[in-house]
Amino acid sequence: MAPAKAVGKSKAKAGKAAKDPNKPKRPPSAFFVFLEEFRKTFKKENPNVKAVSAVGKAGGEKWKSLSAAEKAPYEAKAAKRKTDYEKLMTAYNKKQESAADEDEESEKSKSEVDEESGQEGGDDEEDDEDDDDEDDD
DNA sequence: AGTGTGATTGTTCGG
DNA sequence: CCGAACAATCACACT
Repeated sequence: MAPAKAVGKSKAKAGKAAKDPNKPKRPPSAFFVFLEEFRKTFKKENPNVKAVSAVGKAGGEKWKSLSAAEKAPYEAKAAKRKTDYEKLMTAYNKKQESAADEDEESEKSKSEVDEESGQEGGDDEEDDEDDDDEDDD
C-alpha cells in the first residue's frame, strides 16, 4: 500500500538558500545508522538494484526484523549522535544569538568568524553497553 | 545541465 | 501534545 504521504514536503535542495549560517543537520536515527551499513551489504549482494527505494524498503523490513539487542548498537550510536547534535545545537543557538546582532539579512563580505570548537580531546570512547538481556520472544 | 523524486523509519523542532 | 519536515542515498526523468 502506498502510504499516503502527507503531501509534498518542500525539500530544500539547491534552490533554497541556506538561511542559517551553519545549521546542524539532524543526526541520523538508529535506522539510518543501520541503513548505512545495510546499504553496502544490500548493494553488494544486489548490485543490480539501483533503486534507492529498494534498499529503503528492504532495510525497513529487515530493521523491523532485528531484535532489540541487534538494534542496540545502532541505537547507541544514534544516541551518541544525538549527544553531539545537542552540543551543535547549543553552538548553533549561540550563533544565532550572536548573528542576530550582526546583521539580519545583509551579507556582504562576511568573513567566517568562528570556529572554534574546543574539542575535548581525550575522549574515551568506550562502548560500554550494559547488556540487559532482552528476551526476545 | 541540473535538480527533483522515490522509499524506508526515526528523530527533532516548532506552534 | 501533535504534526510536519527532514536526515542518506543514487540512478533516472523531466525541464
